[in-house]
Amino acid sequence: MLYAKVVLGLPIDGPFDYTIPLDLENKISIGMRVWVNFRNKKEVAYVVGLSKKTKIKRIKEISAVIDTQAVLDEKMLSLTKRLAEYYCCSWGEAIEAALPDELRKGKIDPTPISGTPISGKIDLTSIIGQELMPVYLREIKDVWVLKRSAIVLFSDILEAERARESIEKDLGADVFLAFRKQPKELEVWGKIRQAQHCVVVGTRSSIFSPVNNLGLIIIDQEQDQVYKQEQVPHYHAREVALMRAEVCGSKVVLGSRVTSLESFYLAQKDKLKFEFVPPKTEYPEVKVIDARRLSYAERKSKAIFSKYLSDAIYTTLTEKGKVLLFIERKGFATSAACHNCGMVLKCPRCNINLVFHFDMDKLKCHHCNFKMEVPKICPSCNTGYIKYSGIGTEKVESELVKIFTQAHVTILGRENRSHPDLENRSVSGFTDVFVATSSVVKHQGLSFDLIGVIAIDNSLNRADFRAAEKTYALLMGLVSLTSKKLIIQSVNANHHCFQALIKNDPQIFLKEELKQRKQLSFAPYRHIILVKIRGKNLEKVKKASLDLFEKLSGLKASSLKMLSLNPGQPAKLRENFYYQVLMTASSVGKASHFLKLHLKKWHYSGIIVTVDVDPI
DNA sequence: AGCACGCCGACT
DNA sequence: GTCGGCGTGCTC
Repeated sequence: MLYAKVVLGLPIDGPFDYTIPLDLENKISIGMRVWVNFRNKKEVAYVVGLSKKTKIKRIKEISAVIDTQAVLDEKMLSLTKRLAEYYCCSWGEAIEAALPDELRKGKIDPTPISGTPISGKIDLTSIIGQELMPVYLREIKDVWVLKRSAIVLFSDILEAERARESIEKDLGADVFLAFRKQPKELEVWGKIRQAQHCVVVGTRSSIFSPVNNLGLIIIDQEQDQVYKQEQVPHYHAREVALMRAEVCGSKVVLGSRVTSLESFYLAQKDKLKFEFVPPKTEYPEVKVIDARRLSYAERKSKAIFSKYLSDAIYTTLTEKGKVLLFIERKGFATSAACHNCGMVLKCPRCNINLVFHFDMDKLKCHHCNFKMEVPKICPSCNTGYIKYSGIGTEKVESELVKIFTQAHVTILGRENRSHPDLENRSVSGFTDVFVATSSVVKHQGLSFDLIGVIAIDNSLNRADFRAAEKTYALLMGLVSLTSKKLIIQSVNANHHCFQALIKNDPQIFLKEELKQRKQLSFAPYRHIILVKIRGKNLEKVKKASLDLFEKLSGLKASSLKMLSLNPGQPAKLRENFYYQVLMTASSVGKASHFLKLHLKKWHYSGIIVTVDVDPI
């Protein structure tokens, strides 16, 4: 009798044994999907092993085989297993992260496979610069002539589409565009698998593309947060790329304007080498205005723009130049509060401040998209009216038209990425002042004569140890949009992130930041692990979190250090309350194993516990 | 995760 | 007496 060991896409580990009916014995092999009856439900399961014996007494039989050929080869199985061990999820969950939607639901894979493996050695390079595409093309060509495949990841679909065009033109061959939930996801998946070697361009999940003979993985703007998955399993495409490169023996190229601290750290340990691409355009003059040293008149007027900035805007406008004003918040105001009792309007589901949006005359939650009408009178004290404070893009716009009455102002968002005035820069456009959030950095080929950064301090002062790194990356993105002048208003004018920017020397930032991380024992020196506890009942969540924290703290685990128990951020999201246990680990492998082992012993009704390794 | 089994409080 | 609350444990 032959038994199959299978795993399922559920948060339970397994593997589970099933008997293989005689008539299926020569039709089942490792890496195939089968239908099983699990807990009286028909489920898709993945065969990860075959055995001649089993210890299970009340064993069930495999209901049917789905595939005629394995959907997961040996390398994919080993990659997903490593992913599960690292990110503290079940093997089945890791497998499902790597497969198209339809295959997870049991749809039959329409294409046969081919491919003979070739392998090479791992090689990790980080390329720093503004114009990275020529380097990517060179690298892709290098592996293409060796008849090996390349996976090229971009931070979003638009970027990937653009890149596909240039790679196809350069290579003279078809390039696949792959991303989750596209209409022909499965069809593309099948074609990729059929090709002896090919180039795949895509977003985060494309790191799992079933290419044969993988020779190269490129990750563009590797410091971008989008490469971290927000749902379980919380994998990071860069980390998976390194795992996959090790399994397949391929080269990894990380591209960015600024390296991530993780990559900089690897370079210091000689595990990564840098390559610099000289910029084509000139580096702009960077001026930081110390907001604490503004004149009395400037402070009293509570103006959004310092005199220095508004003078610069004025000059640029008279010279018919284009101005970009950057502000990290969308909408009109950051908070809406009662004039009388001071009560701040918050999202009933997420408990964070609601933001007033002028265009639709409504209050909106930036977390869950909840919208509501502005109450005429305060719902709390029934007397006061609602006033707005804080600034957002729309507030900046309204201030602008007040001061520069003749200027044409446009707010740039994700929605109007291809604004006519932006597309046709050679023709003198209509808009002279653009107001935008961080999404401008995603626009391509933009150029401004002046960029003003209005309120960067919130970004710098967030309760997040990566705040400085994220802010610096953002500002470097803005720098690439002008060759003339960048003005920053801040109360932290001496911050190393600004010093590096003024002197055009990223090392100033990276070295200081790395030093601070070392002092604090944060990433990349130690791994951060976040255990998130969520539930609908706040008291239960609190109680369970405290119990969990105490139990984990009481246990001895080498390499694991408990740091704190905090309300989640946000503390409430979509009707759920969050708490989180923060810890650091020197070895993720050991820590994940330890957590997996212990977390399943403790469960609380109405409470869901998830683990996020290396949170962003 | 999801579901069944099981042990204590309010009710026809 | 029993209906149903949710706490606990298992899924091959």
